[in-house]
Amino acid sequence: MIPDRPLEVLKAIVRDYIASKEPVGSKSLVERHSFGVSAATIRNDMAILEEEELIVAPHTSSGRVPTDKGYRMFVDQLSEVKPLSAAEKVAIEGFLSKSSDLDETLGQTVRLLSQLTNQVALVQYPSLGRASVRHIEIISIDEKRLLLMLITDSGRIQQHVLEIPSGYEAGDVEKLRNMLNESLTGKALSEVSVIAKTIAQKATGKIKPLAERVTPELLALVDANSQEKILLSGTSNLARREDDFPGSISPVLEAIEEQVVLLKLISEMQADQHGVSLLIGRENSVDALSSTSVVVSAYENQGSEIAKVGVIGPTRMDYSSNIGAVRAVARYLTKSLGGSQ
Amino acid sequence: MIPDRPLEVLKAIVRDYIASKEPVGSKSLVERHSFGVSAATIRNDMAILEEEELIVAPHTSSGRVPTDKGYRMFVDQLSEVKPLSAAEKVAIEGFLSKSSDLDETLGQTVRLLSQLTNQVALVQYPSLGRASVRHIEIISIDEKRLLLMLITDSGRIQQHVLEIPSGYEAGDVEKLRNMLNESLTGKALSEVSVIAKTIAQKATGKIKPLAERVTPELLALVDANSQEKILLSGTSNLARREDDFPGSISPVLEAIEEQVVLLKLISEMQADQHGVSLLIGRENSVDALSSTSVVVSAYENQGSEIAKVGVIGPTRMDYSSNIGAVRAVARYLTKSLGGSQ
DNA sequence: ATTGGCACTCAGATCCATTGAGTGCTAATA
DNA sequence: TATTAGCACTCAATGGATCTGAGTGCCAAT
Repeated sequence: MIPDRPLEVLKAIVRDYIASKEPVGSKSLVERHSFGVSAATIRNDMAILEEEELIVAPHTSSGRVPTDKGYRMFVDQLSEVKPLSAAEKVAIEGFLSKSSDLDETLGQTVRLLSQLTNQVALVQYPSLGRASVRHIEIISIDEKRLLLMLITDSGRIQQHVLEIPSGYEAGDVEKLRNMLNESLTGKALSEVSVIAKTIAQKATGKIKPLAERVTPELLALVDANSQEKILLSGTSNLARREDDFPGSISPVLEAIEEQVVLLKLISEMQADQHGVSLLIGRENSVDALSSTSVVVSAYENQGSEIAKVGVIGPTRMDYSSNIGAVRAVARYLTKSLGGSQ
Repeated sequence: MIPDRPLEVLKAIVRDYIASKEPVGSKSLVERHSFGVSAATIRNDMAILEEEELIVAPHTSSGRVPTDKGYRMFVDQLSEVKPLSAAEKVAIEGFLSKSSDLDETLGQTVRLLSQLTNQVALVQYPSLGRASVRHIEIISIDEKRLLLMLITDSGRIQQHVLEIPSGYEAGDVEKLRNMLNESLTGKALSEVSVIAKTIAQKATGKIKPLAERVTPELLALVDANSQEKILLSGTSNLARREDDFPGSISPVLEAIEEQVVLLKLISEMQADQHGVSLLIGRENSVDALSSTSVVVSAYENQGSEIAKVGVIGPTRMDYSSNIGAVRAVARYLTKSLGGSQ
């Protein structure tokens, strides 16, 4: 639909604009790239691009700036993303090779990604839709308090301290634990709710009130677990890009701190040909984020749980290298968490 | 040293400047406050204050602005801090009354405080200097992985997943757990290092290599535990105060994200007469934070562990209400964590 | 289809005059 | 001695007015 050279011109405009932050004009374009044609010709091409709303002129006679649609076309044309430098690869390997639990790994990942891209990085905790119970542990902390733990087969650990009436002994607690484990181990989280209730009913004697105290907390754990969560890092990177945002950055920061909104946003995103999915500018529905782009990729935990990891930054970002970094980190993360090998 | 009325003038200047963000002049002062003297007299007083470097004029003929020293005198003179509104008290009670574990409580606290003050709130995890081991738990997650947990008598829970060679059975693990608990329960964290080594030596047969694998990880847990940590909330509140910062806020945000620096800063602060301690502007040694003030108060966990909670914001902040909020939150936190009853 | 040429546009820089809040100083006053 | 009124002075901020130059759109020529 759009001829060849104009497309090249668009790419050049995007690249130059990303690099310089200045609207780019026909003259500087022919100077910096060898199109083999004159500025006037480029101007004709730019007229086409403007017609298609891929670029706009901030004011009547000034260089052009890519629109969201222009960026979109640019990234869709992107045949290959910038590969990571050797140093970056080393950094990733170094960071993620250590085996540790999910919390630590995700924490490290998000910090790594924000350093790699100089953007705000985010990682979503895996959803527990398909996870099942591996083990339930109850530990007496002291006379009046129990530590209740839920470990899923995906290695996720959730814990909660609850208070109980005193008067129970270690044996009682152990009995309850065994009951819970016998009925619940291996069961999907979604089944826990139903089963746990029958346990509370089956329990007898001294154990019954204890079971009635503990099972609701267990359900709360499951619930808290399926409640999605996001980890953020590198907020100051956004502030550094301050003047890529009209007015003030503060609404942008607020929107990003608003987990619910972010979660909704990224969970609706589907991977494209690069295994990466992105929303550019107003393509996302959050008003405060209308001048940001979101780049995410999916990663796997234990081959079953899927969640997203990515970055968010000004629309005027280096898509190529950010896509590369996000994709790489998602892959390493999957590997490190024992996704599909 | 400084006469009475000039002092009152200083207070008025600070208050007006905080409210208006405009340098305040002699005329507007007599208008807004009833000093019973003329503007000229106020000017004389202001000359004294300027002499003492409590206020400065941004440019030759303009109103005056408090210096760090001026703010300092102001807060030192502060006889009573603004009490919280009833609504705020309700909010605090509501947030903190729920019994839950340390992580949750601190997370809620820091969010609460940032909402209360509209500043960036921070809370330091309690240091484990005097804490001791309440319980050590080892749970088999699967054939090759153990979950190692350390619970301190202050209710703090630390966990780590580690990989082991396969071939161990539940009984082996349990044996090791009992060994560890027998020798370590009740011991101070600082002693763990020495004792754990002897355990690894005493272990025999099949258990020995297991013990040798686990004890270093246990030490790492103790270590990670004593490594201090800070929770932040409400970063966007800082961005909203954007133009209270010369140049850009981004270095400020960066400095705040730098946990180590922040930790050093707040751990050096000692409580003053209000039970609250504050650093104003350049009183703190971090360059990027030269136009911010830090307000912290200490709280207690289990009557023994002491850590800090507070806010950080522009020097031009409402000290009175921030001090009030920080103090109140610290008290409620202590109460909720079962500090000194 | 491409190009050189040219008139035109307009944001941004520069300069200048004006304004007004605020000052410091002095001389008068209580 | 402390206070005050009066006054000349300062200077950031404001608001034109003007200038400049990068960049455009269009047209006639190739």
